[in-house]
Amino acid sequence: MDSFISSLHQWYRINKRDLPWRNTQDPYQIWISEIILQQTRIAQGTNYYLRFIHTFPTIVHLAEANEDEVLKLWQGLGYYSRARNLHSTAKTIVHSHGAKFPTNYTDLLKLKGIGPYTAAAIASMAFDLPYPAVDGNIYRVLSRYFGIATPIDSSGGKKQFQQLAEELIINKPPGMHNQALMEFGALQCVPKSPDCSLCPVADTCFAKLNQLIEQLPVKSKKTKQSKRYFYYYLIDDGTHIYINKRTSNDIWKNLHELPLLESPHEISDEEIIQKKVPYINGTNFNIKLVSSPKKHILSHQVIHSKLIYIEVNTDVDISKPLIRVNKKDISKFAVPRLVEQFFETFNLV
DNA sequence: TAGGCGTGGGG
DNA sequence: TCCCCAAGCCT
Repeated sequence: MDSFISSLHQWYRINKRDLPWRNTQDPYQIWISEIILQQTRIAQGTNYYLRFIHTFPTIVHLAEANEDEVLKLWQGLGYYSRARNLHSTAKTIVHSHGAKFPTNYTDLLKLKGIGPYTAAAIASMAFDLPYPAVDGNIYRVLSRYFGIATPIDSSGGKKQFQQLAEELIINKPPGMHNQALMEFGALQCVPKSPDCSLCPVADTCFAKLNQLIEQLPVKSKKTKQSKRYFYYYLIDDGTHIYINKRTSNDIWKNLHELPLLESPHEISDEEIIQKKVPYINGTNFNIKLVSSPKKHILSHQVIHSKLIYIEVNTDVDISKPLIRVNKKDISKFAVPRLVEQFFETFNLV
């Protein structure tokens, strides 16, 4: 077991990537990087990290920002509750902890958006505390090497891997150890078709010896996707369009979008044209076109959507909740990718 | 506790 | 095209 770990540490010294958040022990920067990298690839998250640190160099800068500003910076990354919790926690630390990051695992865990993995990552990398950061990489590496077939998304499985990881980190440099195991999972012990001929521990790996690489780790749950039908209205008076803020507990909370008609089923173009246009009072408008369908896929939903392009005069009668925006300012608002792609199609951004 | 919560890349 | 996945957390 000790040679397993020392082999991975040795592998890490040779193969580690030079990532921007690896040259710091600043808990703020480590925290930002860990939140961005939750369920997110390094290739996708790195530029967001650099922009985030540049825009908000310290936790005080972040705490003083508006949530809209934070969401705009987060636009395109997904899982937007991460951004909302990040901002909320920055305010908590600044206003209730004297702008000092908690320095122990238990207090880190109390913060919004920081769970067992992230608390361990910050505790180990910023404060040299021996908490194992058990993420998807670690589940994969340990399940394969030790031949553990307990589902990683069961409570029993989590407990089992957690306990094993706690034993493995004893008397190791915590931050380096955690990053070594994660990096090994990310680069060498990859989910699909790992090149075991390059693996330093292949000769003692249970999954390799028993040809179970593709079977491990075991996951029990499969998320089912539901279908939704979104019809967006681009109401254009020549200079302005209208947008709306999503505030309910649903996807894309607190992001902006175009006026939306959601239907439980698909609506034909003929029907759309005959329907009352939501938010517009009266009949003083012209439906110019209904776009081709666009399918937007989330982890748990498939959204079938179309855009209805509507020309109006500047004296159009619009109901209250909508925000009237000059077209040249539209990029100031955080919107989901689906809406941004409609904006691109219609040359608004 | 099981399901909700995004996006983009790769096989 | 489809499916799985990527440094999880919240409720």
